[in-house]
Amino acid sequence: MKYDSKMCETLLESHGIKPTANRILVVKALAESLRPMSLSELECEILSVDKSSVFRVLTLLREYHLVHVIEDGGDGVRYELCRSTDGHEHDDDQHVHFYCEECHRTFCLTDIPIPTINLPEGYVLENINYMAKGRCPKCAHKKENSW
Amino acid sequence: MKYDSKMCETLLESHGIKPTANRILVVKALAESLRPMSLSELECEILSVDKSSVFRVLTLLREYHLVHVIEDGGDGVRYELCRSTDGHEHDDDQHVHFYCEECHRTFCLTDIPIPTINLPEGYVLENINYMAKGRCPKCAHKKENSW
DNA sequence: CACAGTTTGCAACCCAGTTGCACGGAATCC
DNA sequence: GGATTCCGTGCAACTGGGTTGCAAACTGTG
Repeated sequence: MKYDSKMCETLLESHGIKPTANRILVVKALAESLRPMSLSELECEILSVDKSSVFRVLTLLREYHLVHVIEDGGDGVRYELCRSTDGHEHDDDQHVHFYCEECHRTFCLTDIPIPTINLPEGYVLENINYMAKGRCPKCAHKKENSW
Repeated sequence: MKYDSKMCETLLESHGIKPTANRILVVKALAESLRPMSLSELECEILSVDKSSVFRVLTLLREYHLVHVIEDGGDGVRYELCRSTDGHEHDDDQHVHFYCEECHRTFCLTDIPIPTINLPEGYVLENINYMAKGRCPKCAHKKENSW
């Protein structure tokens, strides 16, 4: 998918957010990334913007359900653009993620839906985090060869 | 399940760990807890032991596969006693966890196994973290009444 | 008892995430 | 158009969980 600044701008507006320069940059970075990004990854990606500003933009985007967070198994949380039908409270596009313990990247397995379970009586489900961990194709391959 | 100090001691020994006072306390706390505990929860539970000591005990227990960690969706990681057949590299007892966004506690749904998926070509699976989030029976009930 | 190795508590450190604050630019109101 | 308010931003400082360094206490072995 190709994203230019203009598209990010309208995306923001369609969610009722004023499209400032920083916000567009953050959305663009997220949109162009194939993988969910951590705060620090975003910081590195957009050096022109201060860490705290990136943080505040992300918080804002979360409030307006334009991004959601997932926990990579590693250190912190990662942010992912909601690609679902816009503006919904809950994201329909929940899918399985894969965390590579070698290169510490998180992949979206977009076409694998999260298998559901039957919760015991009384529990109210909000959302599910399904994180598979191991080695991504590239790292698994590398290892194989180095042995 | 009832756990006294003696049992914890033998549990440690059976894993090849010298059973010191602190270690027994930590294992006991974990064993008695119905839920996986965070480092800080353990700190509060065992006030007599220093934070860093708890931390070191936990690291040790992890090395010897007596406890494993899971990510609650919240702030950090939680520690859970491995109840699987002892000493295995990988825990057979992986089950679904439920994180209550109200009271921030993590529950083990011990009798719900993690549903498996078919990973795309090339990915090497190590383990899976299945975390359902929402409200636990108690909190869901509370909310219901307050409305 | 002396000695080497291990375990522990304390204090200091680290660092990602977060907040306070004051400047600067945009929107709003005479 | 110019004053005023509001909002977004960068900087610096703070926070708190996790981690490490170090020296004291403790263990056990000859």
